[in-house]
Parts: sequence; structure tokens; C-alpha cells
Amino acid sequence: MTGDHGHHQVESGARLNDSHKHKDKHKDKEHRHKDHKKDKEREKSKYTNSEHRDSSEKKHKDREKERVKHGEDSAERHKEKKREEKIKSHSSNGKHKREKENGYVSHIKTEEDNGYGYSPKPEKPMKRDRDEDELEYKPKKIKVEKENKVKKRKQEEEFDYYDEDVKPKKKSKGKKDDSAGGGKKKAKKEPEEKWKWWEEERCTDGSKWRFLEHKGPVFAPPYERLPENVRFYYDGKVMKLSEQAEEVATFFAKMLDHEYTTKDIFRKNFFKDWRKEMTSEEKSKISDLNKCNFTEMSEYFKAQSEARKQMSKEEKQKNKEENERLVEEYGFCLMDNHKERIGNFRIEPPGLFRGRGDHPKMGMLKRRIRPEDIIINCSKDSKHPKPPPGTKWKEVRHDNKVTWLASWTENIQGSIKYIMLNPSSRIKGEKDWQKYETARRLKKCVEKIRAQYREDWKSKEMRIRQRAVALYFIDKLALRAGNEKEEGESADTVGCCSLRVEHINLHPEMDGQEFVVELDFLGKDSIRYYNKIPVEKRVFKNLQLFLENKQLEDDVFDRLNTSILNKHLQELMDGLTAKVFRTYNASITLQQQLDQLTNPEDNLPAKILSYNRANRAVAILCNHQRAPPKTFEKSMQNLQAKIDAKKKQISAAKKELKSAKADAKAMHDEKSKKSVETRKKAVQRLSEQLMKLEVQATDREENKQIALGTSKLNYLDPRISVAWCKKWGIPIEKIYNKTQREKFAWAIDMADNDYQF
DNA sequence: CCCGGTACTTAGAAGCATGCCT
DNA sequence: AGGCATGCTTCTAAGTACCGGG
Repeated sequence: MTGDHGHHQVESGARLNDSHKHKDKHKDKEHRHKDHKKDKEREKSKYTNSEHRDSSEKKHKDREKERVKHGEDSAERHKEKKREEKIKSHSSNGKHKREKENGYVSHIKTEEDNGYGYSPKPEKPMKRDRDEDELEYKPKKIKVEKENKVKKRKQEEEFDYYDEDVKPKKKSKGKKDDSAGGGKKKAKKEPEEKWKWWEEERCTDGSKWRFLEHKGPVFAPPYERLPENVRFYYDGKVMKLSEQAEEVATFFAKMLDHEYTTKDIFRKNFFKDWRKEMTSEEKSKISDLNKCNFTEMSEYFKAQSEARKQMSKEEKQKNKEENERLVEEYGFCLMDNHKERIGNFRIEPPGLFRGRGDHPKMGMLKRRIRPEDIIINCSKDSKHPKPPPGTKWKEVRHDNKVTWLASWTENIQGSIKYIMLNPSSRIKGEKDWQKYETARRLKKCVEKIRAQYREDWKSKEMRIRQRAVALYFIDKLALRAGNEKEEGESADTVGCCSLRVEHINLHPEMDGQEFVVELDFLGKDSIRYYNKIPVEKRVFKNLQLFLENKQLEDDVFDRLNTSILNKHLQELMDGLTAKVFRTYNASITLQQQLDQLTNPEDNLPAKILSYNRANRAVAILCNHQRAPPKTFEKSMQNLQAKIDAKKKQISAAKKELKSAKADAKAMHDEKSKKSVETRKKAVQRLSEQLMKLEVQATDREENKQIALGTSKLNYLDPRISVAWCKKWGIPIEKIYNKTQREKFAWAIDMADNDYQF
């Protein structure tokens, strides 16, 4: 995005000439005008473009509308300015938190470009998983699990389920969680075997449950005032704050070490909201955040957390037990006869909003949620949760078409937050399973769909070409769909359908490759996506066409949005949406990479390295990044030191071996022969240890800024991993930790070693 | 269609516990 | 025994998708 000065200047010019309100309109008009010219030109060529013009007119009208709605021209101008700045500085000054220039991205993504990126292997006749067809998308039949039985049992258990049913609380977590060996003793550990919901019929009438009972959410503890000796200073003088103002001040004080608090927007938003909490006296006194001194508070909290760490074992144990009691009481619900773990039964405490990236609302006060804000969802015939004494719920409803137990509306974005079940629950697991089944159905028709969109690149209709090129990106690059977002409500991020001209650069030739598309934009969570992709000529030409006569801030796909795209996809395959491509491509990549990278001769650590590499290929495809751990360099050095030490040991051991051999040769006696053998073994053992360390170092280095967790948890069909483990005799614990094994229990139980995605 | 509203998945970072090393 | 690196858990923001009503 560097060096498009032409556009930039035009834009500035427009602003200068048109200093007030109508600036944008003006620009849009001009733009449309250009479009029109362009249309004429194009008519000469084989495209039909009237549609294009209409639609771009429409989109622009919408922008106008929005501007009118927002009223504030100044706000708009501010935004324009922001964009300009961004354009200027894009890629050149630390705008992006994390630049990722590791050759990885382009390497993996561009290798062997047959137009798809993933040379699909010739599929051998797929062995069908036994469940494959059981889980068709939206089956129409209504099946209900043994209903009467359910009802009966429910009545019986209604009031004592907390002590019975599945899941003991004991979970004495027998030291280091069974990590190594597969089979360990099961003393009285597993008396009630786990419920295998995946062996039961699914209810398909659209209801999510038949019975639901829970105790409601846990509220944030009330605010406790600071001790007298912890003071706040304004303009150098001690000032006693009212309880409300003090609470909000502590939120800020707790974040003082964070760079957030140095940001202008953060400070501005915070101060504005803080003032709302002040008494009128305070308000009149405290007018400048820069004169506020929170250091005593900050020190106090630091000391507190230090003290918490220093607590004695017994105290810690007490806290832990206290917490477990809370989990036991509020952390579970009863859903259709089964005790299920709740994911987040604690209400989010008040605090300062921390958005990600350049968030316009960072620093705003997230208000405290009270029972009066909470909507409870449960069965009519269940024991309803009680609100805390002296309070009321906002509402109690009985909607079994949804899965949540409680909800409230958050005050920053006005969005709804939910309390829902844990990933190990039936309701989440079924959905997850279904997601992978949909992706597997895509596998069966993906070639057809690819052929189709390639054909569509030639369409005479602009909207179809745009749709086809966008779909190509989504398929080949695993981009997200890119819903529209409301401007100014959140950080400026995009996905495929919302890509703007400023995010894309076309290079007819680059680094010896033809038709290179350079993508550079901030995606979800403001994570930068940067990639140079050689594409087919036709795609390239289409992109040139889409960009023609547009401004930097215009949409690349001005005739497309996610709903149009998904409607189209729905016609190609039942249940197909843009995000299915991500799941599909992630899972198929894992499977292919595992096939390719696993060397049967390898030992366990090497096989696991191969797994991690396969996982990494997926994470790179999906652009799952992380901030390099703060301790990364150091930990790398430590590891290197270990390796060096090991090498020394080995050379020493080798020397000993040599001299032992010499002895043996000279002496010819049994004892010296034995000594040679022991020494040989020692060398061997050390070499193995060295290899293990080296493998570890490689793995860690390659993982520096790649996050494997997200793909593992959300994109990779767990059955692929389970099958791989079974095939190579790898303990599943090496791949999935306890939480993950709980989430993927269904897959671990059902996948055989020959499972094919 | 568009738009606001809703439900649910996906995401990285912060916070925390554990276990290893010295 | 204490300090700290590590991996796991928790937290909650930020996406996708879809619906229903004008």
C-alpha cells in the first residue's frame, strides 16, 4: 500500500476545494461519473456493465446515507484523515503490531500453484466413517430421544442432581495429569462412565433441549473501598474520592503499566466516562486527567497481587476449595437428564473496555451488571434460579430454541452476552461434529465448485465475476467472509468481501513471477494479513478491472457482500457458507500434511514434531498469529545452552568409548568388552537426548509467532488427529491436553486409525 | 433488499498453576 | 525451598450467519 500517491493527492485536492459538508457527496459524484466513463469504455469490450454502475451507485448512496445518519461531518473527516494517515504509513512505521515477514506465508501458500493452492490428492475411495451419514445437515425427520424415560428421570432427579449424575468433583488431578502413558490405573476414578451423547439420536425439530435447570450466574464481587492510606492525588494534592468515582479510578490504576493508558483515545474515553461517575464536586475539581496521580493505588494493587502469590499453602488451599464449591454449585446445569458443565457462569466484572487494535471505544467504562440486567432462560418446569436477595431478574423465559442459560446487554457496543455451556457439553459437541460433517460434504463437491467459479471469472456480469474472484480468495487463501461493520464502532478491520482498494496491490511481475497479488490488511482482532500470491492471469485481469477508477477507500468487490455470497453458496451445497471453506481447507491440509510429513521410521518426538508442523501449516494458512512470547529469546538461549552441554557430554562419552575399545582390543577379556557395550549405550542415549532437544528447539523456533491453538480447537477435524495417533501409536495425550480431550471426546471415541476426513 | 437484532463460533492475551531447575 | 519458564485455563472481544419485518 505504499506509493499510491496519485489517488491520495486527488483526494486531498477534493477536500481542499470543498471544505465543508458536501465534500463526500462531491467525491462520490465524481466517482460515479468516472464509473460511468469506465462503463462506456467497457462496453466496447465484451463486458456488460450497466449492472456495475447501478450497484456502485447504490453502494455509494449507502455511504452517503450513512454519513447523513452519522450527521457529524467532522467525524467523517476525522476518519478520512485517519485513513489517509494509514495509507501513508502503511507498512512503513510500526502501524501493525506484528509484522510477519517470515517467508513462511508465501512459501506454504504459493507452493505448487495449480490455481487452488492445495493440490488435492487423488482421492482413494473414501472409507466411510460410520457416522458420516447419520449427521446430515438439517435432516427433516423429527427424532426424539426416548422421551418418556427422559421425563420420568427428570422428575426424579430434579432436586438432587448436584450430588449425583456424571462428574465427580474430586478430580484429584493425580499429579501431572496422566501425560505420558496411555493406560493408567483407574482406581475409583471413573465409576460413572461418561455419557456418550454421540451414540444417541439427535433431536432435529429445532429445539435445543427439553429440560434445563440451573442456578443462574455468579455476580462480580461488590466493590470494596481502598484503605485510608491508599490515596489519590489531584494536581499534587490528596483528594478523597466518592465510592463510585474511586471504583472507576481503580480500574485505571490497575492498568497503569499497560501501554493502553498512554493512548489518547483510551484516556479520552476513560476520562469522559469517569466524570460521569463523579459527584458534581468531583466533576468540577477534576478536569484534567494529566493531573491525576494514581500511583498509590497502582502500588497497592501490585502489593496485593504479590501478597496473593506469597500466601501460605493452607490459605491457597482454602481459596481453591472455596472456588471449587462455587463451581460445584453454579458451574453446572441439568440439561435433558445430564449434568453439564457451564462455560462461563461468572458475569463479567466491571472495568475499562479494552478493544483490540485501533478501537475507537477503548477506555470506556464497562458497567457493572446487576440481576436486573439479566435474562434467565430455563425450563418452565425446572426450579428457577433465585436472584440475589432483594433483587429481581430482568426476565425469566423458557425458550428451548436457544442454548443459552442467561444473557445481558453490554453497554459498550450494545451487544448481547450469553452464558452458555462448556465445549465438552452435548449441545456444543453436536454442533462441532456437524460443522466437520458439513466440511466433509464440501470435500465431495469442492472440485465442482472450483470449476464453477473459474468459469464465472469469464462471466459477462460484473457481480458474478466479483463473486467468483472473492470465492477464489476464500478458498485459496482461507480468508474470512468479511461482513460489513458499522464505521466508528470498532477497529477498522476487513475480510474478503469488505476488502478495499487500499488493501491490495497488483504486480504484473514481481520476483520473477507473473501476476502477483499483494494483500495487506488488518483482519479479525486487528491481526495483519500480509501475503503475496501469484494468481492466474484471469484473476489478475479481473482484479485490475475491479480496481479501475476507484479510490483507495472503495470496496474492491463493490457488488458483493457476505449475504450475496452465502446465498450463492447455499445453492451450490446445502449448508455451505464462506466459513466452511476455512474449516475444509484447514482440515484437508492437516490430513495431507500428516500423510506427507510422517515418517514411519521416526521416533516419538520426531513424529510429534511432524504433527506440529502439519498443525503449523494450517495455522499459517489461517493466519493465526501470536505476539512472540516475551521470554522467547531467552528461552531459546536456554535451550541452546542445553544442546551445547549435551554435545559436550556426547563427545566426552565418545572419547570414553574409544578408549574402552582400545582397552578391549588389548585385553580381550569379558570385562572390557562389557565396558565397551555400556559406553556404546551411553553414547546412544545421549544422542537421543540431543535429538530430542534439537527437535524441541526447531519446533519452538518455527512457532515463534504462530499460534497453533486456534486451529487445533476450531478448524481441525479432531478425528484426523485421533486417527493419526492410533495409526502411529502416539498417545493422544501428546496431542490433546485434558480440556481438549474433553471437548473432543466424541472424536476420540469414534475415530478409527483409518479415518479419512 | 436492507437493517437491526440475535445467537453462536472463533480469537489472542491475560492470568494462573504447576512443575522443573538450581 | 524458591524462582521462574511453561502450558493450561479463563476471559471476553470480534467475528460469521441468519432471521424477520418494513
